[in-house]
Amino acid sequence: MIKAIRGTRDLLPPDTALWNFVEKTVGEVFGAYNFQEIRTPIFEATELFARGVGEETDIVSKEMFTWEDRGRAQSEKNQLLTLRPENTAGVVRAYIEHNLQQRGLNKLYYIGPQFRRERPQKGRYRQFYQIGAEVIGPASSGSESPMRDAELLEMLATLLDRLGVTGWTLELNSIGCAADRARYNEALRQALDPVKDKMCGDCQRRAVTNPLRVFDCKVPEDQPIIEQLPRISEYLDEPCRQHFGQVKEILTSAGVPFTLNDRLVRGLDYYTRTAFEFTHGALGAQNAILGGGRYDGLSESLGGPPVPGIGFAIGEDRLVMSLGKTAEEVSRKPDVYIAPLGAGMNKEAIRLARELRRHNIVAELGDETFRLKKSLETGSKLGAKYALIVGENEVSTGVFALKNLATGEQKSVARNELAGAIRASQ
RNA sequence: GUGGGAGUAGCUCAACUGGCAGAGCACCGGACUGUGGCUCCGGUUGUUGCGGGUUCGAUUCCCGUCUCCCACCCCA
Repeated sequence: MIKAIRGTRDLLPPDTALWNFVEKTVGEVFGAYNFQEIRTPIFEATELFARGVGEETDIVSKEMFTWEDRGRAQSEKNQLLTLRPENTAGVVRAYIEHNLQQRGLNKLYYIGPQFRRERPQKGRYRQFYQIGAEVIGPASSGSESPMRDAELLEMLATLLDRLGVTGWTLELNSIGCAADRARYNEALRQALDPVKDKMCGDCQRRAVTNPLRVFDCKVPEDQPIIEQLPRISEYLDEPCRQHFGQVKEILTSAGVPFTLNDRLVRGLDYYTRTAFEFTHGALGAQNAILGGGRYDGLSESLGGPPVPGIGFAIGEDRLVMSLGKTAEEVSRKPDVYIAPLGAGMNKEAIRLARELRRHNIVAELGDETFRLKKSLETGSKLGAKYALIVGENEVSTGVFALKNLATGEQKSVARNELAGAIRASQ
């Protein structure tokens, strides 16, 4: 048997109803903040991610699905292509390519699959889905304003509430601009140098390669040492400090609760200033529902104009897991099960189904070879509200038997009143 | 990439130290020709993840492999 390959999975009904519920709500909520959808290709030039996400990140250095194109044209020959591991680089590439800066401030969102070659576990798949949004534009359009950071975070809080996700936590930090991080990295290295020998193996490696990651360490023995390390908040320059201060102020006045976490660092190279994560307890070790932050230098590093931006990505698989609702609650059941009774009734039944469906009634259609008993049973199992009996008596008189499958009550309804009778109960 | 656990019917799970693969639920048919949910009877439940090995005999023991789950790394 051919099976879905490692780290990929089929989403089947009724679960797909949950995904549709999430995506529909996302469209409504983001739409209210004047975000518009963008769709970028599923694969891009490998170079885009190497330059955008960062050559040294785990994503680029060991998790990408990359292959060499076999095109014969000179322009395609030996071109390295990669299934997108995230979508921000693609959005910024499209922004640059189509000169979207001419449109002022862009507020874009996307929903789609991403690919990373990691070992699968709870909340982690090789093909996974992200819902993301980006606010990007020239500084004169207000893209750099702390208002954008706060608005984005407030929108996320609203979305989670609308979806019925309870018990989330917003963790907030500022990781400063590039110069701040360079000074901070240096300070961390110096602070770690005398103590790193007492730390775990991972930390000893991080202390040299990427000191910021030391803060991810979960080894209990290392925590007292980590507590003593200098904090990024002490290394922010004045503009960054003020920017972060305003983000916090606006957020507070908007009534969005948050927790400061100066150990929160983002893993992709392009992040600057505001960094955040929404976490949820029901997710196991992969407890981040979504993460994001500012990326004021990303466009330039991809050869584009200097356009500040901020964005986030939601792990849709994880979001669906943390949903309080069940698939049953968000599924639409048939309003009516149409039961043709006896030879020749199929033709009548499909005409009735067509009329009712045009009234936005969900109708399931039986078959004339079914006995009435089987039809009623089938309708019940499907969760239909009514059974509509289509027999010779009904067709000849134009008055149909409409049975409420929950109560057993049955009444006679004229053909032109059927839609009204069925919809009355919706 | 590393470590641990698990794979038996559509689902949840049994099967002593190696001895005829089972139960519940679900599904299909009948009792019951135009009125369901209850009851009774009957039926399929199946390459025991896959491939090898040991054995008279393997779901069971051994080796390999695949997948899933949990954790690490890292991220959403």
